[in-house]
Amino acid sequence: MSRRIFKGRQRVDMVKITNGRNLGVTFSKRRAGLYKKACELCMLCGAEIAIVIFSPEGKIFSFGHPSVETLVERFLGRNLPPPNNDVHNQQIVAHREAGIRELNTRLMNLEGALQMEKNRGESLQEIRKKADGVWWQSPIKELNLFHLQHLKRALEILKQKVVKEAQMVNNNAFPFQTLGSAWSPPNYTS
Amino acid sequence: MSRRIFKGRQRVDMVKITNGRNLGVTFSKRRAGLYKKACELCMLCGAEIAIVIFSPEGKIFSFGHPSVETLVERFLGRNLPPPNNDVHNQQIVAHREAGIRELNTRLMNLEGALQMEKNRGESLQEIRKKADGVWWQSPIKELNLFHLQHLKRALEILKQKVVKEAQMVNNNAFPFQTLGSAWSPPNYTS
DNA sequence: AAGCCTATAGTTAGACT
DNA sequence: TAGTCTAACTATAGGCT
Repeated sequence: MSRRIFKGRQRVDMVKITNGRNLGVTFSKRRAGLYKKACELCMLCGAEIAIVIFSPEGKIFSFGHPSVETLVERFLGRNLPPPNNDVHNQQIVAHREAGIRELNTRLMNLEGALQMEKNRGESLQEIRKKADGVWWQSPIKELNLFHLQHLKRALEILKQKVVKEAQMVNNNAFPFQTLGSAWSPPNYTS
Repeated sequence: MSRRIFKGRQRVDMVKITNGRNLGVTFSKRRAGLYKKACELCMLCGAEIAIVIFSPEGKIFSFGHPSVETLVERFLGRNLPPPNNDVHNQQIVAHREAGIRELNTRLMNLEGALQMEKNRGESLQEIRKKADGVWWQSPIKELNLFHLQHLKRALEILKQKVVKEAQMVNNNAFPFQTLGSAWSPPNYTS
């Protein structure tokens, strides 16, 4: 029915958009793709990323490592992490003076990736018996980036198995903070 | 030298990461790709997206449509837009009660895409004489999604020409709010 | 509505400039 | 530092279930 407008498998015959179900599906698929890209950027480069998405239907979604709130607060220049407060403030002032917004740094290098792998491992605790390997139970904090890359790859391979298992154990096997729609029952988790 | 770890042109021989120049280049490239994906999601689905990235080197980057600040404020539940305040508050309460964070809606449908195209057009004002068409000078607010998609496509086609021209006229031809590194001269723009 | 499949377009690491 | 190129790989719309 609908044809794509963008370059994701773009066809020349892009015409009408059903604007209904297909657009919603596209939104979901592309949102997942965006999260994955952000995840990869975190893992690969040790970056910290927060994403907030407001859909036209009035739903809010977010992605965050370590968390949206943490990064947003840092972006807004509040609640700086204890270490390097001076450097942080300098950068914040600089960024604010640049006329846009505040800035911050952490020079954590691989801390993000480490924590990410750690979180992923922890979120899989309940189902790791399903996995036949124990490589990811090793002391993750002691691994370097090189090892983490192999770990990541192995985790990717395991991912498909894990996702389905996780759905029966934990409602959120994704190691990142991802918020779904708020139209879900308000008192569902609280 | 280095080999990739992820699936972006993944090779089996993924080994050492130089962790130096190559990782920085990868970060830049993938960050641009993430922005592009976010841009496409905005354009295609009328979503509003804010992205904040902290690099390990202590640089902050951001992407936002309409702006990071606007979306962050809304995400945090403050500074709600005038219309639909009641609905907004209801959603915010619901999302907060959901145990994670606040929520908001706008049901703006195509407002985002409209504004985006409008901004793009405005940001190109100084160089539109270079373009041989006038299609994008039409009253954008009156176009519907279908027309906007064609407009978008035409803009994409024009993009390559425009970017290089824009670099000589305006330092920011990107219609979205994108912040570079704060390590650029602090008093550069202010 | 969510998952799988597939053809195809888009993305990207490394090399080069 | 930044742009181009390209092989090889990923992302994804539509179709199906």
